Amino acid sequence: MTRASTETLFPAENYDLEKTLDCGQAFRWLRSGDGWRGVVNGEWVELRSVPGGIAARTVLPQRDWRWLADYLQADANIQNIVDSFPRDNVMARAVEHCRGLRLLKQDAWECLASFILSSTKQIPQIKQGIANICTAFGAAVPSPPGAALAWSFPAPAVLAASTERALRECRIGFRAPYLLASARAVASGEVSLEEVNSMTLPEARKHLVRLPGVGPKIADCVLLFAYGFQQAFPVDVWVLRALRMLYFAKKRPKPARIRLFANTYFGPFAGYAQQYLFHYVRTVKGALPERPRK
DNA sequence: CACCAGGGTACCT
DNA sequence: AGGTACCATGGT
Repeated sequence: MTRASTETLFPAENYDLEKTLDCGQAFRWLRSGDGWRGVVNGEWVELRSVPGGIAARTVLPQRDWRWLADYLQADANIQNIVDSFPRDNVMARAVEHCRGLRLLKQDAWECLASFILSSTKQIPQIKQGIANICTAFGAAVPSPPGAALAWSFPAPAVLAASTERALRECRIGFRAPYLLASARAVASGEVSLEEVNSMTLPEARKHLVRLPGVGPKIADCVLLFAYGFQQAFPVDVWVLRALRMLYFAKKRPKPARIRLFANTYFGPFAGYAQQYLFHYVRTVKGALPERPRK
């Protein structure tokens, strides 16, 4: 029986904390010195990469760290995953560039709401909108003396009780009515986020797409980043560009053709491959041969 | 000023 | 079914 503590170590090999926290799957982590600070499960958390794994610190003493271990996915066998990728030179370069990048297992509602706010916005602006939402509607979370104030991500019922006007003051634009309507659908139980856990991937997609402001792309983001569906394959503008330029010789495949290709070509961890491809083409200059129009 | 950003929806053919 | 304007906002 271990005693409650505010610090622990998650053993891991080949875990790149910076790439993992800042590759566009989560939006709430802030760099602080050589570590990262954020809020997970309604608790202030600081993470630091150390020899042998990830060191974590909280404010409240923890007896059970499983909630954070689950989030970090430090136990995932990254080597097996990378070995399952197709062996073409594009994926080889992506794997080289993304070494140590893990997919997190995030809270479903926070992930869903975050990606509702993501449409046609750049990642820094997505982060800003989410920060505004948390400051305006979240609950204060205990943080260490001297550290910046921290807020939880507001629960569905909290946002459901808000108004479109108040949400628009968070500078989220036309996404405000989507966020409000989805919060109400989830809070009322009309669309259960819990039931997704016992669904197949096609069932889960149909289920989430019922929510206003949630289409195929956002549904697959949530299924990949929060529910652990490793074959979910979000296709955004970057991934579409990459697939077209790198695998379709600049042709214009239809969305259904893309999905079929993704699931047959990239294998059982297609979603992981997608994130490697996304981070690679987005951060490496010259990864894509040219800057295509439309 | 035009164009773009981890899209979705309504409304056309 | 497949195309397209539009939806706010901030940055080049």
